[in-house]
Amino acid sequence: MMLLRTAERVERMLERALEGIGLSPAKLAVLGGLAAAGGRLSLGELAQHRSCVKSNITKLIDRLEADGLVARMDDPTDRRGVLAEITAEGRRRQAEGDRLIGEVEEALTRDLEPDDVGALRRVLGDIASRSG
Amino acid sequence: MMLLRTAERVERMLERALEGIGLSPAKLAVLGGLAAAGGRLSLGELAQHRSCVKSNITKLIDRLEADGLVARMDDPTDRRGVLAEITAEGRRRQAEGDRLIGEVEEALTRDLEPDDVGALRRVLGDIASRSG
DNA sequence: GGTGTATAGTTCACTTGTGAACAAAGTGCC
DNA sequence: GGCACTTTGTTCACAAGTGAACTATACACC
Repeated sequence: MMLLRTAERVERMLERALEGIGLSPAKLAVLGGLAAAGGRLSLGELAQHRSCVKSNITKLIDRLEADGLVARMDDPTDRRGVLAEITAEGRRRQAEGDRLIGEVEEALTRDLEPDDVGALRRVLGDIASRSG
Repeated sequence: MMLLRTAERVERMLERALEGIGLSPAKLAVLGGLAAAGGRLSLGELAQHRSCVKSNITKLIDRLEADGLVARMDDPTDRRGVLAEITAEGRRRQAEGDRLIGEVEEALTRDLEPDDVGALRRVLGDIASRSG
């Protein structure tokens, strides 16, 4: 399936684009989730947001914490829970990462026929609905 | 990018489909490459075929060899080289895997508008050419 | 023929992902 | 209150990928 090869290539482009600011697509997505949620989320909510498994979030947050971009804090309402809070530096990097991603997307979709873009969206949505 | 999410979902479907016969998409792709090449390829050629790094192929072949689906053999024309040769069981599994993948693709593209499929191919090709 | 450089695989350290097993804490029910 | 069940996050072992460092061989040229 050609879809998968194209997606791989796009993924690599995003990795290259983010390389300069020390972020990966995975890290940026977590920061984006936190920023969108107003600054903090539980690790479980992050796992849902990224639709991945909890152990993956544990290690991503480990690395983001080591980078100084998020901080773990106790959930005051549930002693089992752990909240991830984005730091000021995290917010800066997230904004910068989003800007870089936007540039890549813009470069990729520039000059595409609007009809084709519509068809692409429709077909992708269709496939996605079928793969659930 | 919606493309990436859709590709992830399709990838998961393929993993599920292959789970029953003990193959992963990566392993199947290697077996497919070997079968298409008539049975054997050097590890370097396999890395090119999968457009991945050599160390990745080293480990994939390790696992496939442990599974009894390929065998390493010396390259008679180059003492540095190592050839991977598909076994009889490897061929059987590869054929079965291809059949399963075909079923999934068929289910996903069934009832798609031919125009949309054409647009999809065109747009993906376009994006791919731009991401090189 | 020796020297220098390129190429083939392997190994190592790392990221991102999965799934299973586990401890600690919450929740329901009698 | 105490018991069973669920949920939360961590840890572990694994797959698949990257990139860098290394060994052994091949090749080219003087």
